[in-house]
Amino acid sequence: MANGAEPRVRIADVAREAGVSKAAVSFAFNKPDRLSTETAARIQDVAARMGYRPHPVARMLSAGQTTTIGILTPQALGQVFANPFFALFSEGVASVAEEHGFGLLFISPLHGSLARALDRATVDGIVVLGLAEGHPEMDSIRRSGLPAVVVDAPAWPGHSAILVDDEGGARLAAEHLLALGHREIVVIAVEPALGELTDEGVAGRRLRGYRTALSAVGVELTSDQVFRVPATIEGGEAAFLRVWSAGERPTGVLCMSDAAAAGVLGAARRLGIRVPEELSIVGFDDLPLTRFTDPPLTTVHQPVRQKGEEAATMLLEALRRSASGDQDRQRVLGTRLLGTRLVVRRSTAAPSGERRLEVVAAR
Amino acid sequence: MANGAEPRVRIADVAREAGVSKAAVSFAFNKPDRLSTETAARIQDVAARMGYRPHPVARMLSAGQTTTIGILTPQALGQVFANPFFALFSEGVASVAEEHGFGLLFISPLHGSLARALDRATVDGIVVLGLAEGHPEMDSIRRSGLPAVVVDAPAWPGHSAILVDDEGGARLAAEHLLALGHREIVVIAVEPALGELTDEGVAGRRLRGYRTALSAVGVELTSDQVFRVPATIEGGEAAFLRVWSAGERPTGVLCMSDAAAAGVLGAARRLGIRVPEELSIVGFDDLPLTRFTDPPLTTVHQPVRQKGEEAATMLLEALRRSASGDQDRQRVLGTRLLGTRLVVRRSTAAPSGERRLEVVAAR
DNA sequence: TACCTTCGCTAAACCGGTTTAGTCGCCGGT
DNA sequence: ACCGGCGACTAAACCGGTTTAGCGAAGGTA
Repeated sequence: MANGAEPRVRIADVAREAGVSKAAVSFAFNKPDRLSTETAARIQDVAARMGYRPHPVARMLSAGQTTTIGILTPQALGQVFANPFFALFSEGVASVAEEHGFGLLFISPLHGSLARALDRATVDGIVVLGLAEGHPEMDSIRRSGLPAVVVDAPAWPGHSAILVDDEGGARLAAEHLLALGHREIVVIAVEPALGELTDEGVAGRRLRGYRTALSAVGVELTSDQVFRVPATIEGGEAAFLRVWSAGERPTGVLCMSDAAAAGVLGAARRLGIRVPEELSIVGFDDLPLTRFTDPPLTTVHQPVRQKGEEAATMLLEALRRSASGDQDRQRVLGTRLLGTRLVVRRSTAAPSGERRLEVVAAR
Repeated sequence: MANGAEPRVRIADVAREAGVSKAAVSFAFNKPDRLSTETAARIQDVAARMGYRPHPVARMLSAGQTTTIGILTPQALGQVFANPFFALFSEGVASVAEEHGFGLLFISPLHGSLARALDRATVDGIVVLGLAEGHPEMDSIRRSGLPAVVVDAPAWPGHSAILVDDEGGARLAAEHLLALGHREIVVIAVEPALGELTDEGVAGRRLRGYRTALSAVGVELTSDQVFRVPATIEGGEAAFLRVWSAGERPTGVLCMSDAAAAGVLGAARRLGIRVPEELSIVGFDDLPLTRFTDPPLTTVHQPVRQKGEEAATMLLEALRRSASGDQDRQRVLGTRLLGTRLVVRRSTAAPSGERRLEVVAAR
């Protein structure tokens, strides 16, 4: 821990010590050309000697901006960091923020309330991750009046958004399993922030994609074939153990996140189930880790890091525009839609002959 | 993007509208008992109707605290998030911060300068990750006067620290390979923030552990057997390809991070090298992903999340103490040392007979 | 009736900077 | 000798809240 005692050196202290006004000290730091060279140098000397650092909060207040953007998540950070997807997304946001000299603040519900967290958040704008229209906390965000870019949710009125083709990607995943001959399929869904799976959230869109593909060949997904867990390795592991102990004996698993898929892989191993011979697993996201799992995961690729980068870029662009007094309603709003594609690796295969027979016999 | 136009509602606006003083409005929010019930209610109504939210920066300024802690990293966030270690560590810090109602700000070099980033950082204290004494930016931190807890580096004078037994863990890793019969070994080192590998940083301590174990059986590590790369999957992959093309034909690889180890695994696969039959790989950290690699990684366990939790706890405790005016030098400083242990999975085995002969013949 | 409290509220100081609008002295020009 | 202009610096307002000191009216007490 640091010096508990000696109070902070303020600009007035420096001014007094150097025998000048507060304004002069401020100029010495920010606009040295408004002072004579000698005076500026002397003030800087004195300041350095006294260990003066302008108080960042005070500076923010008069500057009227924080030079910081926020990443807002509807879940607790303790959970959210457990999903490698989030790290990758943050990586994208962070790299752009950094490049433009912006800090990065993580905003998550404080004691369960996003509104409360937002009230404390000293940011110029926020990247909102996965909060669909209709989320009860959405209003807090709009009311905050902060510029925001919405990611993984349809654009809110007045805000820009970045979306990927979740439904299409999910459809590809399901069609892949179907083409291999799978008919007994369960879905490991990521936990939506709140509300029903039928909502406009990520999980809802992906589920729709799965369903579309499945019903096209007459396979209907009942609600006890859809398991909702946090998008983490542990979540996926627990989910598949639950699947198994519930008596389900699927030949294929559609996971809405790679982290969950990795967990399913682990659970299968613990249960002595061989992948892909006895069980096929498809993930979602195409995180770097998928190339190193045993076996490497078949998954749906989406440009996660790029999503973060584009979100940050759009947000900063908006800040720049609003700072330059460009108030006209001509704002470039809109939705940026990014594509998804299936990446086939080795976690999927045709169901074994035996299981295939079982399936046929059951019909 | 949001409302570009209408200016923010300030406390004075609410006061005027409600026909009271600014103080009354402030009380209505913070100390309603100092107002009559009706007045408080009326003010709150007016404020709600006008969409008033106290300006967080102004509040910080007069409160004299930010209710935010920072995580400081010597590398760019764009890099640092690529290491799953960091996500796990952040998870620990975040969960404790959240629980205590604190926000989390990431502080990384701005345009190459940590000092500059620190000057902008509105935090009450910081968790410093992996900055060893002697780092040129260390002074900026001390000069900032902010309470700090140092993680993965020896305690700085006046600050607390959290360390794990890196050297011991590394020794275990090396001894494991030696016991299996390996003698041709390369090291994939994590890039230290700056400075030499011989420093007091994480990489330095682990290298010392490797060396101690190796020289005990007469194996010396030359500098061209130590490869320094970022602690990421890509880093490890690139490193091992470099090893190979440099003509090195090790039977064992000691990696200072699991992420790098996963990368080596990938590189080996690309090169058609079987693990562990032809190549043994040991990681470091024991991240969740190690259980799902192909094959599962032998690695050195360290309590990463716990490190984050303890760092945050120590920091908050210090803040609490200094806030309560507990200025005496009796502060509980010190270093918390956490243990490491080897976790043997399936990425290590005795070198193949052929290679063993080669080694013997070469002597 | 005079005096003391208590209640409800306000004016003004304060947090620590930045910025605007001057002030002052000096120099050069005429 | 007078004026204009410029360079160097300062006083004061301002950012938007919180907090302290204190005021006036209502109510209670002697």
